[in-house]
Amino acid sequence: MHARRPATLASLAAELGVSRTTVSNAYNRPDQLSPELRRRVLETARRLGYPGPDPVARSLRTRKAGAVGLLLTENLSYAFRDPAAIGFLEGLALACEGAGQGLHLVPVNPEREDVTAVHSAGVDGFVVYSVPDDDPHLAAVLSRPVPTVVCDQPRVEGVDLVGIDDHAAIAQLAGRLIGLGHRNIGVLCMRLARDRNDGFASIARQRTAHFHVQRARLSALADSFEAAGVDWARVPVVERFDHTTTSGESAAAQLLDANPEVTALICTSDILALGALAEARRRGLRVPHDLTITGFDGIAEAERAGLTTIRQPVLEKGRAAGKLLLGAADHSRPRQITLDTELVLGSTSAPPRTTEERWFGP
Amino acid sequence: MHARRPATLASLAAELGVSRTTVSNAYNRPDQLSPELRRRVLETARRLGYPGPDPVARSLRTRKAGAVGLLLTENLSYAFRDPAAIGFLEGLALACEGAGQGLHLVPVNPEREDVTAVHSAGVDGFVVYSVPDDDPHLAAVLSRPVPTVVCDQPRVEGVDLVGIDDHAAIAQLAGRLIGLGHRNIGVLCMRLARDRNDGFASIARQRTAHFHVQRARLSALADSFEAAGVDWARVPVVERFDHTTTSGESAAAQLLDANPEVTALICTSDILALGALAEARRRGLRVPHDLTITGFDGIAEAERAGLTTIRQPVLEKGRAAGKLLLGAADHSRPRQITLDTELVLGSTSAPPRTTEERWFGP
DNA sequence: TCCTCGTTCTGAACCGTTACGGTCAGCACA
DNA sequence: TGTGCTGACCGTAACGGTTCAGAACGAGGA
Repeated sequence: MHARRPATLASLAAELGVSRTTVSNAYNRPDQLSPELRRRVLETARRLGYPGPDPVARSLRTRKAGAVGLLLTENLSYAFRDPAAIGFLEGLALACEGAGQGLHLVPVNPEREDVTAVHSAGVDGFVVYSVPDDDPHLAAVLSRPVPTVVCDQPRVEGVDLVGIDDHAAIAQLAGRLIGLGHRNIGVLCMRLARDRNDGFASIARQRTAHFHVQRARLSALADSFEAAGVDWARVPVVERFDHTTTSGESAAAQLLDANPEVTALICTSDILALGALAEARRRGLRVPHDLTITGFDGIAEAERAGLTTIRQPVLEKGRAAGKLLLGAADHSRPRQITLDTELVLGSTSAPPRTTEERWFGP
Repeated sequence: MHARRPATLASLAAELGVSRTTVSNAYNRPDQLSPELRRRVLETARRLGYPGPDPVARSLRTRKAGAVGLLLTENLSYAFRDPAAIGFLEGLALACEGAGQGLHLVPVNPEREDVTAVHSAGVDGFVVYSVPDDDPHLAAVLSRPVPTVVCDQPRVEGVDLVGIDDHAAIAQLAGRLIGLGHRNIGVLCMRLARDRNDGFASIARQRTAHFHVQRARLSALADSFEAAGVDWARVPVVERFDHTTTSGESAAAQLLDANPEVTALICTSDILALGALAEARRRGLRVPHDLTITGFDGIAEAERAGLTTIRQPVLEKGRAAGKLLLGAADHSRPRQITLDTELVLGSTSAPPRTTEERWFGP
């Protein structure tokens, strides 16, 4: 059926004895030619197996690709593994399908510097989801002459941003724990930079973290607990490069081994917190009686586990990012959208046991 | 920084006083020009804010887009809502990132006939995930001169396919239920055609279903139960257009209202089965004592719920589809991959209560 | 000295389409 | 009979690259 060399608009025009413009119009502007001729064009197209104008050639000419690019920190497949990312993507997909735009997931490897995938994505704009501020892929995106919206991080001068108030959100959580009486805390956080550092994170590393979100959460915790009389320099912070429950387990184990006195484990994501819960269970620690554990994100699994956490509107973030990018609004000055978060009081937080209880039982 | 009119390869060449070929080579074939000149080219590019060759123009010339298109039955955002679809996508994403290919999600609306999104996707090939055999989008995909792989359904002459043996898989499950003694069964199934029919599905509708997978599962059930002496014409089959747990609940309610005598509810997906479980719970029916419920897919939620189901390797399906499309293998003759399934015996299946038990308690 | 060869760069064709500014016939109207 | 308008179609010039066959030139070998 298919000719050896696939039919083109030009070959169709030649076959019909009309100009290419006319064939093009048959597809794109039916009112520009007589119904009869249009019928003949489409009919001949079918006969020759011409599938309609080539999308790439059209994109070149019209300067529209009909798709939005998505860049994320992780391997492409990670997008389908992390519930928070999935929620974000669903929201973004909603915005895209509403505008008839495709969603082009850019295949990047966070441990490589190769940015060709960014350069070869035929898209009309980019959404960048939670990448480090020194990510070369981000730089590649920004160098392209298309609009860009960043979600969560980093904050870049002159670039639209959708996010939450990380500082305020986690300060609220910290306030709660302080109110309960916790002073011996430990923190489990996600990667702070592009280099892998699975272990304790020094204050210097915390302060210079290339992930703005993690930096903000840590500094908010530091502020809150310092204000409550805690010496932040003595608060153990364990970092994990991979964002999985397994990481949460090993991080919790590492922290509890080194600091058995902690009464509360604050995790900067629900995934890590779920891992910590598993580790606590393995150690025979009763949560929250022996140990308080908190998360961040508000994913469904966390809710099922009764985790005390901060719920953030992940789907709404995706939708907002999409709308910002695709909306008719003016791109002249950078816009910033901050969505609301909510403290979810689950069953994994309680006042700390007293020292006596720790030694002699409740 | 950006010039009013963005720099192009030609403007860069003019600025440097070299040919466009040379600039092109600076990016694509570094060995074709002196290191010194190449340095100057890249340096000037940076100065002029030239982001490198335009991906669309390059695609036009090289006839490669560097992306794989994905077409699915549902709204784009559905891909992130159904766990089975998510698993499939993760597998597909793994294959894509392995080959450095992007993943272009095509925005379609299953209730509309508009196929322009398919025609305007700049991709090197398509993966089609579980669509009806008369889907106009599928026709549009097949008309395009790019390789295509179908996952699950439909089977199209001459097109690569990745799937499972639906007939054998569900026959195994049916055999199990028959062995347990079930003869009064009911079936909850997903949509059988593109038109919405939320209610009982006649035999005619079952036989002419446009979704091969559902058709195969129903016919396998019919064969198995007919062989066990059950008159399939009397077996209630309830269909739902939307694939959600809510649909499962209402479908179960509708079926149990009309046929309170059924002892087993066979669902063609875990999602529907989870809904049925919820409905059974609401009615005070004990599962499996009062009612056996089975699913299909083997998603994580089902495992947690202890559902008796058929586990199919969703991630592997995605990966296989991607490999088939991207692999160097010859596309000369159609290939077919059938993956293994496994019967998972959960805690939602048991022998039926006797009639006496039904009336007088256990 | 002449020929060959490799390196470095160029010119022109081509990828398939759409935007833009026409042309031209036919018709109504004064 | 000339004028202006409209509907239907066309020609050309991009769009921004890549590719391929050579040209120009200096170096090395016989």
